Amino acid sequence: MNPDQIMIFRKKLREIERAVGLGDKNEAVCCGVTLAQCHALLEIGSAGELSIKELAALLGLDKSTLSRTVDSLVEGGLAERSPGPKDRRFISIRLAPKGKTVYRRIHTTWNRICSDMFRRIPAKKHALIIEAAGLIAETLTRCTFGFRNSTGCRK
Amino acid sequence: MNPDQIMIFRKKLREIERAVGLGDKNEAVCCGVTLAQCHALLEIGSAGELSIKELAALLGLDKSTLSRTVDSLVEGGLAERSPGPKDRRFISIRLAPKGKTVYRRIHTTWNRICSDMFRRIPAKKHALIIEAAGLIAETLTRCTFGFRNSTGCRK
DNA sequence: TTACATTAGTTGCATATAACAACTAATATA
DNA sequence: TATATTAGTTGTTATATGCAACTAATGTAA
Repeated sequence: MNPDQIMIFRKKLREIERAVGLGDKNEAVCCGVTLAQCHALLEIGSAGELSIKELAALLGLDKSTLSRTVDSLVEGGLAERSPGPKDRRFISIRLAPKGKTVYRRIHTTWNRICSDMFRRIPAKKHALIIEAAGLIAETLTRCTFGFRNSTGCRK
Repeated sequence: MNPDQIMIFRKKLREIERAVGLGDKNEAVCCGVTLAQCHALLEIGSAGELSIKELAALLGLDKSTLSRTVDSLVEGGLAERSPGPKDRRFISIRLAPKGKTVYRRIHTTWNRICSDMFRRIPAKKHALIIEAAGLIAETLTRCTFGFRNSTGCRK
């Protein structure tokens, strides 16, 4: 692959990252939650029910960070903690009704943004975009996955 | 566009965001700079020379935040401040030699990551990916751009 | 069964990130 | 010249995050 094309691709990647970040930030602000809360809320809603450890792993953050983020969600009435029924070390986290409302709202808005996006692009290109997004997501994740849970540094 | 396909696309988008974030974070840690410093450093290196205001606009952050980030880059010997030659209100920021080294290293690593990515994907798909990345970046940016410099809320 | 190891979660502490408001210095304009 | 505007800095505050030390619960081995 031509180095120039790689540079162009990376530039596009950064633009996508920026655009997604802007959308996330906006949704978080609009729903009265912070970005960290928003990301945790989406993962909890998607999983239905999970532990702090699982949540931390999904987001690639420390369990202490998530412990506190969940604190704030619970205080805000968005999530609920309940002791694990079998193993009492585990705590089961799920969305409270208010959290589910915010969860749905974030998805609705993001669906609207993406629908807008597809409407601006000729229909014949849609399949191409879906396929490319899948290829990029899957392959890029594998190419950076080694960094997960480590700095990836070869010191 | 089919709602199911939009959900799939959004999932891919989040995976891409996560992968890019992981790569950024790793690069920053490896080069001994923080994420905020890393982003500022890339913009300064790319522009060659710019002001605090321009830098803040490029990153979508407050000028006070960038004033402090540049402080830390200067303290670390990565960037240099020089008074604007014509208008002394403007301060010209550019990379110091050490900053250029880090800048090149970050680009080299990201180019390697993306090369790896393309190597894992059949050559006949490469053009498709470049085209789709361009379409997504350009169109998605327009669909979220309204949020820039505002919460985008209709309260 | 008891002692030790492991695991999940919480808390203390340090640092990074970021916005807003108030301020200073320089420049532009009426 | 007096006032307004602009770029940048600093004070203050809030959020975000990781590491280390800790507690409580569970598993394991002597």
